[in-house]
Amino acid sequence: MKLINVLDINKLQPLTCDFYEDDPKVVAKNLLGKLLVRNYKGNILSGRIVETEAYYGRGDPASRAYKGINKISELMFGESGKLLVYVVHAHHLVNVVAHSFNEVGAVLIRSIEPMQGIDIMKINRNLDNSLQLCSGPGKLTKSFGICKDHHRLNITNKDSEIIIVDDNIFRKFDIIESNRIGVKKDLPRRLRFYIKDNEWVSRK
DNA sequence: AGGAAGATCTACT
DNA sequence: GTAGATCTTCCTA
Repeated sequence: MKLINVLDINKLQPLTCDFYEDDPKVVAKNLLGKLLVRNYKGNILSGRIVETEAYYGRGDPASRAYKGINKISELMFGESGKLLVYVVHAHHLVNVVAHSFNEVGAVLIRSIEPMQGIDIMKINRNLDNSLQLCSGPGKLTKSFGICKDHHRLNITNKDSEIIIVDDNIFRKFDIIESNRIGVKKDLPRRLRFYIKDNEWVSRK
């Protein structure tokens, strides 16, 4: 399951707007297996997305958009394919705005299997265990150096510091669905998704 | 102006 | 399994 090859940043094509213009649950599942690629001070950090959660709008009590538009949720009402970064308990969390036309929603990236730039991630986390480097939403933003500076960033733009790409290596894997983690009021739906048997998820 | 909440993490028992 | 750290935003006064 390890991927050793080195990415050529110039050949990478980010996922387009169309990819994100769908039901958040669909996008959350489709993001599994894709690569998050970060240009970090000239170095490439990358890893495979292995765990995500879908969030909706007014009907979703766990969502930042539940009570309508505010400083954090406003992006969820707008254009898909932008990063939504906000802080909870002093940790940065990163989402991608994703919803069908005129809808509201986003996908939280919860865990990543680190691939490239692991040494830099270890420095950022002050941690040597690569299994725990990105196994949680607050951990992966620290590993990748993602912060409020990236709020509103359009990740469908080829020149963005952060993009998500399909490297066409993972084609088949089973997806486990569960309830979302850490939310006070969840919906009676399974909106957390992760790759079965993957060692880098935040929990099984 | 103050306080509570929150899509978390770590260290402890 | 529980507690404490931590910080931005929002609500109430």
